[in-house]
Amino acid sequence: MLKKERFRRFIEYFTQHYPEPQTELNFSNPFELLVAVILSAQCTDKRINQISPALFARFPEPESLAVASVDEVFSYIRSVSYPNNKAKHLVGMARTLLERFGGEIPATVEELQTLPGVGRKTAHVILSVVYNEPTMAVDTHVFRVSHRLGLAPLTATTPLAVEKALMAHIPKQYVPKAHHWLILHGRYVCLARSPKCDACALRDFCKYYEKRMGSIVVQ
DNA sequence: ATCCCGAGGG
DNA sequence: CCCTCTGGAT
Repeated sequence: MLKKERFRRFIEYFTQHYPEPQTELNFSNPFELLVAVILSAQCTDKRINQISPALFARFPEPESLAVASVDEVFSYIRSVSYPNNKAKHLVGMARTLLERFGGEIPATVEELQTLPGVGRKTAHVILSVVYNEPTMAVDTHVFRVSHRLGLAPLTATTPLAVEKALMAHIPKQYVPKAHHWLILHGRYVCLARSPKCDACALRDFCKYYEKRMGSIVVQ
């Protein structure tokens, strides 16, 4: 199947079944989203949502977080992955927000990436979710699912390469949605370890499924 | 044992 | 490019 047709099928299916996909991280303003996304590295959204209410209540804006001790922030996030690093990142992020951006969440990749704990992926999530900009954040799900569905070439071995491959073929108005579609598909159907191919509506053009079937020995 | 919406540093 | 960080669920 041609690459163009793969993208058409992908967009068609999810437009029909998930017309308005959203992040599963709980938040009520851009600052809370930024905190939640920084915490979400190598951790499930479900876990972030379990600890975020107390965290947001104690640190509702950059001002309180910027003057907090790393130890206290750590105490709120100790159950997520890499709590030491993330506690330092959160305090540093809040201080940088106040010192350089007047406490407002910046709206460019370059400015967002100057914030401690914010890399290309997190920056693009903020731009996509907060500002609805056509940017593709490539996380572990987007990377894996894109390759399995043949939306990214085998030569795209880095997140940036996958990002460019997706951006080259997805119409701008679908980019923010496509980001969520790829994540939802990766989280609930196209699982990393044991993907639920039986429940996948896209398996007829999935390279992973094709290879998987081909490797089964008929007895 | 493997994975979860990675980032920073060497 | 590599490595480290490093908790909880399955």
